[in-house]
Amino acid sequence: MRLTSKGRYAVMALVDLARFDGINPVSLRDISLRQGISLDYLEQIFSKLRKKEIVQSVRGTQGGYILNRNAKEIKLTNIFDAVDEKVKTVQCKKDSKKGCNGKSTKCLTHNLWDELETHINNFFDKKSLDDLVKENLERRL
Amino acid sequence: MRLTSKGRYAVMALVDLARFDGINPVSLRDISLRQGISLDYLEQIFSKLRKKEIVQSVRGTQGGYILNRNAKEIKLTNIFDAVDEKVKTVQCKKDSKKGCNGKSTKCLTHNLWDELETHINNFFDKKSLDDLVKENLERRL
DNA sequence: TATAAACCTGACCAAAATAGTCAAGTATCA
DNA sequence: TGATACTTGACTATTTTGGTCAGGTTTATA
Ligand code: FES
Ligand code: FES
Repeated sequence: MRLTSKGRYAVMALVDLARFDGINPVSLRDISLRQGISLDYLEQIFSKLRKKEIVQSVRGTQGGYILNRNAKEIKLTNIFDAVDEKVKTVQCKKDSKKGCNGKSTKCLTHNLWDELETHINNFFDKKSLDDLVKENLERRL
Repeated sequence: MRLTSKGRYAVMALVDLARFDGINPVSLRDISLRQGISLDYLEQIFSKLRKKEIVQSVRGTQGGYILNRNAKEIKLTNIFDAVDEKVKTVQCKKDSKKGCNGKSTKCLTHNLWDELETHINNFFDKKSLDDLVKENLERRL
């Protein structure tokens, strides 16, 4: 089980951005430089974040991105969802009644993976962007 | 974040095997047929499980595999470890002091991913093969 | 003792996912 | 009228995944 860079970068970039929340728009170029993420790749990521209304864009010189909602209301779940970083543990289609082996019953481990998925999602549901910014400030003291 | 088939199959096969624990060796061919997993692939997986002393092989006709330890003592962690299904959330090398961005400090989200990794591993540490077999029996009642 | 069942090993390979790059824009501020 | 920065879509190299294939060796049993 591994986390992909896309998800990791999305959160990283948003934490960076959130630190300037309410002060001024943050350009992707700045995030790119500070966090060491390719600018082109960031653009792809932010395109998705904008479509899911997590950020708002400000065009032109001195433009950039700002949060579209309160940092407290942006959960990791929302971010991951926006960039298609899905938690997928089962093999079968969830709504289907068929198992991953093609048989008519779910496989021996289906329930286990389902529990695991819930377990992981719990973590993402709890953490907000605001939490992350605060934890980060504490560390720097 | 997705679980790979290797890990999924390993657990699936072991649950199947564990149901016959103490009765007789279980051949990979049987597991293959019952669980719908390619025989050749199962052989790769069991080769690893044997090397990590999770199962024991019995060669020859009527042979197969048997558990090498009590099902209660085999945790998901051990299984995943054996087949190299690693939980990897951080990008950087864990022991290194450098961050994933090449800088000398850990990135903004390092701690978060570390927490996540612990969170997931907790799940794997708790579940034993015996738990899985029992849960499965209950479901069938 | 022949034969078939079953384990064992390593090489090989195709498809999918990942992690980007590249090119060609458009909008806006100073 | 630049320069800055967002916008979009296509394209691609690399890695990971999920296997297959070919050739063994071992051992019970008929
Ligand atoms: S994972 Fe759902 S049936 Fe196997
Ligand atoms: S994940 Fe460890 S420093 Fe970024």
